[in-house]
Amino acid sequence: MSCFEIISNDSFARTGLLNTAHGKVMTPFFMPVATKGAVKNINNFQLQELGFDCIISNAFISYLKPGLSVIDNAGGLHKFMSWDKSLFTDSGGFQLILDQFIHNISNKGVTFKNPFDKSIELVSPEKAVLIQNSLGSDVAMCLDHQPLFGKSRTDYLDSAIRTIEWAKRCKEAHYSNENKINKNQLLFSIAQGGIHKDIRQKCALALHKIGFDAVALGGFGIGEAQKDMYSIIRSVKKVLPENNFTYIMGIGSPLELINAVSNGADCFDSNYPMRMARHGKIFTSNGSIDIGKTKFKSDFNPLDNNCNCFVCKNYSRSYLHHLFKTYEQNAHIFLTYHNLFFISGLFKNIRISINENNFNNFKKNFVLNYGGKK
RNA sequence: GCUGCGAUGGUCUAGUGGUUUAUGAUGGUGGGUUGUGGUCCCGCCGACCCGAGUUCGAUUCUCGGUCGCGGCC
Repeated sequence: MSCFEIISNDSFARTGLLNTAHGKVMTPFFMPVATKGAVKNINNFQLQELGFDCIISNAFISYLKPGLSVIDNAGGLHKFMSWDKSLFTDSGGFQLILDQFIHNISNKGVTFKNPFDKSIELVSPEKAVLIQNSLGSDVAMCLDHQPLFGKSRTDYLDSAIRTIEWAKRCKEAHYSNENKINKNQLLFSIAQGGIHKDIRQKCALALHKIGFDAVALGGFGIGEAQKDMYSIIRSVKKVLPENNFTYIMGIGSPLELINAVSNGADCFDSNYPMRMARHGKIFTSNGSIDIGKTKFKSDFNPLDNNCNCFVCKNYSRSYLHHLFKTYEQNAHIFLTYHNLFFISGLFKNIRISINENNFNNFKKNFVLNYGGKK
């Protein structure tokens, strides 16, 4: 039985339901990233109030700290972090491209530098899955290999082939493990291939034939042109069944999100909205603003006149500018809340407009008002 | 009143008798940030207190002035 059912189509965009062991999630949706078991500057109960029914944590980081035994004793990652809705875990494959982590990579797997104690640690595809089995997330992601942006076609081909080989091993490890604490844990694979359509398509098809609960797309948001991402999404979807749950990893910004939805994407995760909030870049219905700018020093309007979040109802740009410039912790808390309220509201409206067959109109107006590049 | 020390972007500073690119931080401004993390990263803007003297040439040395800080009467 498929974990995903489509409810309504509107051109390439669609709504649906993702079924996990911790409930159904309406698609398209965005997952805030809780790398270390917490989304920065906001708590789980606020996330639920905002309408986020699914978040993603990082298996590799959880494995390093606090370690699997602590999480086992807590009864799994859901209980440990007090989140009883749907939960993804990322394998840690994305850290491959980060200097702080990468040590060596071979067909065996990846050797990482432990950033906490500088020790060297091998994570094989099997181990990446077993860690996630122990954490008990609802969706485990295969270990994949992502080259840095701008590598040669050969590098993308090699990494796609390696990703497929690793995915096979991930699947075998996953289905032969009798001790999963979440018996209905899903396993998604990740198609690589950069902006090379043929590599992406072959990689996605190969993964689909191996058989996963979904084939996701990775390796975006690292420097490629936005239009390339959309065309890759479209071409990968051509070779996969219509009901493949289309998870675009690592995205992103309001415009990227809505444009990806219009190309058939169902799910996203990214640090972008939270990180932007920490750096003062605030999403509004009229585009993003930088609350640190002097022009907001005596601006007593809310962040966004069209926003009903508690921050916009209670605080002015002037006050938030002041908190931000004086490094008050509350600045990050308020700004994070607003950005996530914005993203949550965006997806609610996206789902409504698709169900009403009005998505293109909604998108046109949104993009027109939002303006800007991201 | 006498005397000592000081005066460099908006603010705090480094440094120098001479390639007309005078540091750095902060600030202002523009851009960036996307499956770890940080109040983060990149570009640009912005100054040698005033006057006289010495010198080929002074932000730099000398004298005077102004202002600031300290000491003494």
